[in-house]
Amino acid sequence: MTDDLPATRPGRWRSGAQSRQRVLDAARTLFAARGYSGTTVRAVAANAGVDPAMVYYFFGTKQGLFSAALEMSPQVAPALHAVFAGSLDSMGVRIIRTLLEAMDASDHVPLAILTRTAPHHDESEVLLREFIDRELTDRLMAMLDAPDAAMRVGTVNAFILGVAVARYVVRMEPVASASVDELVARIGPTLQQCLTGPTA
Amino acid sequence: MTDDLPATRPGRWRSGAQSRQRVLDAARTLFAARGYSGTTVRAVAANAGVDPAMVYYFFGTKQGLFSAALEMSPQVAPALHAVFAGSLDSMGVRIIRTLLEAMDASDHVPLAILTRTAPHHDESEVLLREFIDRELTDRLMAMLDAPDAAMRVGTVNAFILGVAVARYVVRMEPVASASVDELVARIGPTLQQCLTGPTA
DNA sequence: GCCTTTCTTCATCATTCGGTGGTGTTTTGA
DNA sequence: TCAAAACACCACCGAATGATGAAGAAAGGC
Repeated sequence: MTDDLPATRPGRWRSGAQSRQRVLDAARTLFAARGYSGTTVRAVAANAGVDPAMVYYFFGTKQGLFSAALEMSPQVAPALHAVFAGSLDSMGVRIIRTLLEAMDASDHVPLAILTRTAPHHDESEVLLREFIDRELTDRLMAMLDAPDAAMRVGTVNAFILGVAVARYVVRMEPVASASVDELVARIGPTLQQCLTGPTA
Repeated sequence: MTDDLPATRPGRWRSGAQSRQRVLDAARTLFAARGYSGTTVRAVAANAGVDPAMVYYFFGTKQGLFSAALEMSPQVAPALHAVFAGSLDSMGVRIIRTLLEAMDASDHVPLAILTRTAPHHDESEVLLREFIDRELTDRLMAMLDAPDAAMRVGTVNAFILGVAVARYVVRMEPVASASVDELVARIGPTLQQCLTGPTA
């Protein structure tokens, strides 16, 4: 699956960090597709073209692999930073556009992982919540100074969460196949209204 | 967990359909909490105070149990029916209010189940999509006759999906702890705008 | 009473899982 | 050149899983 790359050499051997990366990629794909307990270390190793023991060599335990796979893809943070660069009254469209473009570009795996079953009872959900809080909510609330800022941002969070789940996880039409531009045109103003509109 | 009910008699024996129901309840709880592969038949049986073999006796396989547990709770359908009873311009608040009240009242298990990992690759997501389509989307679209009805309804779907996930699955504040009334006041008008507002 | 059906338990199988240890092979660098 | 580190494979363990089959105990019909 993540195979067929030359692996630096036809035959064997090489790198190390390369195998590690292959394992990580396979893990992200499988965790996203099958959840935590539905994903076996053996399957990850097989999809990475690697011995199962290597997974433990690199990540210690299955939980360690999961944590490593959960690390947000590097391009997310800078993209998010751009969201807050502009003015407040175009924040709505910028939020939804950044979200969609970032997730369309990447394999939008992190969210898919995060919305699925995690190790203990729902650690991933905690992680998701913390991520959204840390990266989005706090900064958004800082820009609003309305007394109901928390509720406004909460509504926005719920909305973009729904869009993300609808488009990437549940694949609910027509949101799943709509173009980024159309979704931005649709949802951006609504988000904006949630943020800065009159008390709904 | 689902124990301590007299089970018809202090000691043992009796019923049949009763055991079946206990198994179903335990299954719903566990599938919701731990996902499909994270839930073992043994754990379901234990929580139901029943021998593991009973589960197979009643439902054949783990997959059969899952399917049975997925049957929508009976109160959802009539509640949804009420949504479409009123006028179009108060549809937004009715949708969100019905959703919240229904899920607050029940154990809001179905959604939790449906957003989690399912047997094969993502059967539950298909089920969720089909359910929303069948129960909500089609009827909503029938009431709108705008050319962009599909997109409007899609946006509404994404929004309520996000609210449900935020409140019941991810438990993201402040949506998770807000009162129904506040959420309705917040989100209802926004939904309404998605439905019948000017072309956003 | 008895015999059938329904419900329940127990013992068990084959498989698979997460995880470990040992050993071999390649690479590094002194 | 050579030893230590890093990487890779294999065999294997104990535990848990999904599932089966046989047999026992209550309920119901006759």
